[in-house]
Amino acid sequence: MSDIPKVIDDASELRAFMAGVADAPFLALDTETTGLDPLVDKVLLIQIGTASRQALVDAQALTPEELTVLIPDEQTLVMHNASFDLKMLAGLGLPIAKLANASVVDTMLTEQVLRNGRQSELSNGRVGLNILAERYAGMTLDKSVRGAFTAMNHISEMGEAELRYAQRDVEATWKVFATQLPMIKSSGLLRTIALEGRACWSWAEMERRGFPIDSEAWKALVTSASDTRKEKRAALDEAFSEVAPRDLFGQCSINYDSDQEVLRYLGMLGLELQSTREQKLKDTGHPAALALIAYRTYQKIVSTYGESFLEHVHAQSGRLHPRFKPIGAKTGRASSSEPNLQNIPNGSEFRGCFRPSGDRKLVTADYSGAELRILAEASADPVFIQTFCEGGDLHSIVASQMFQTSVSKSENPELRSRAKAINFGLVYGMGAAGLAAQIGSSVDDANRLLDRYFRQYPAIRGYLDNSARAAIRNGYAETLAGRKYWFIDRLRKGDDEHSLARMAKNMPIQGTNADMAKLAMARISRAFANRHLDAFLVNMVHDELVVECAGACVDEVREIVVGEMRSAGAEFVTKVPIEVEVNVGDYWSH
DNA sequence: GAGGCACGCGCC
DNA sequence: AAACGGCGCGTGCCTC
Repeated sequence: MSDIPKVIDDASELRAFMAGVADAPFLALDTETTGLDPLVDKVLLIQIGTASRQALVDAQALTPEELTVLIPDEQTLVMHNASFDLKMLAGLGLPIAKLANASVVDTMLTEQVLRNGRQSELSNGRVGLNILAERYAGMTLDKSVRGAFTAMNHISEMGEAELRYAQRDVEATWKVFATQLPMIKSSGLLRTIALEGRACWSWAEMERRGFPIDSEAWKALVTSASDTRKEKRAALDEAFSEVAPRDLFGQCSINYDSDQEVLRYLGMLGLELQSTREQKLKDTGHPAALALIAYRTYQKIVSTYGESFLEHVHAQSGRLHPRFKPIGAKTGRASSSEPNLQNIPNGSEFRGCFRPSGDRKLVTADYSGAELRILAEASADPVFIQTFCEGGDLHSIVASQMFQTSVSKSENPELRSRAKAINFGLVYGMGAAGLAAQIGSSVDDANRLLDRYFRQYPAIRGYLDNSARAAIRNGYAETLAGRKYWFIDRLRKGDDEHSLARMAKNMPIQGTNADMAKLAMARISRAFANRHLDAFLVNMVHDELVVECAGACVDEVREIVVGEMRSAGAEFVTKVPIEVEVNVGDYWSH
């Protein structure tokens, strides 16, 4: 395309263009914005089209209603990093119901799914549009042009270079997907890629809407932790007093945050350790080691969850707008950053600081025992299946069968906790040494326990061993939805085979959990939009979804969330019921 | 002073 | 030495 397409600034012209491309199997869409923040930055240009025909649309010249024609009812929209464009379009005012129901495919996520784990031979795992355009379409995209947009207020400031850049972006996106399409079909990854596309709107909404936080309450917790840290540090100084160096004022000058230093001074106290991790410190039982553990608890709070955490509060919304990576982990799990909302301390007051204003509510729902239900499904173990179908307590049942005595949460709880440690550990591919550390037994005893466990549940052993063998044989592990994680590169690189076997056992379970949670998110967001509810997702923590809604619709919201989470789980797990625990409150809690 | 790595630890 | 899967972040510490 050598000619510069003219910019469309008229609704009828846009409708005419869309009619002209109505028979294309899919349309690529891209936006040029003044920045990355949908609450602050503006959409300058929206590009849409195919490999041969592209339109550049002045986003400011048309009303949101006029722009809705960009989202076709029948055609799939292909975007690179779709959640970004979707949140910017939502910020521009395009109707939520329209955006939520768009058929979306994301070329970036598609690339991640297609290559998951075998990236190293090409581009080192990078999935930028410029990389894919080069690889799949032989196109060179000059990303340096993009910087120019940040300084602009209006499309009229765009010169020929910028317009050409914008045009080539959408053309490249279309061509990239055209190349990916046959790979999707032949790889058996259609279901996974469709799932990722469906969830894009949910990620967009979570990032744009943000998670409500009571900053003052948070600060109070940090201040309190900071005071306690000071006390714990004084106790530490006391415990190290015989060996501590002193500064000019007689103050102890050990840096307790330096593992090197701590190990050195512990050695002077007669404790020769190789590591300062909590379990090792605890094992010594030494007062100095225990004092260090106490200090670390508060140091962690003040550093990771301290004042710097609140720097992420948005000046305009007063809320946290994290970045979600839909495929943050090779298993298929998502991740969150800036800030990470998936590692907020639980069982403390911190979660209580996340509260919406007014009479709005948070609906918190989590899959209960999802990974063990997935293990039951995948292994088809009869005892696991029967227990979950009858609503029994799996850990107690397993313990009573292993130890030939009656076990419940109140009867022989120590046997139940041993069974629980094994049940959960197996999901991680745990061995005897790990179990021994977990339950505080000898490795021999742990071995005997595992033997007994596997004799009782041969289907579990068979399934896990087969997962590991299949991964070595096929070069990949896969979830119940067919999401794959290739081990080729790691095998070639000479990674430890036992480590690979553990990953191969864990990935199908952890990944299936991620698959069902993502499907639930996608369905929940659409249900809210279609019923025009004042409700939206605000966080997801792997097997837990958090929704904010108006108090008036909280009952309907709860029903949708629970219903969609259950039915999404049932798409993958059919032999046992998938159960959801839900809590409604003024703040985030289980 | 920036960048990268290891460690330790918060979550599931 | 550890021996349990997946993340992101703060800190120390090293290199450039």
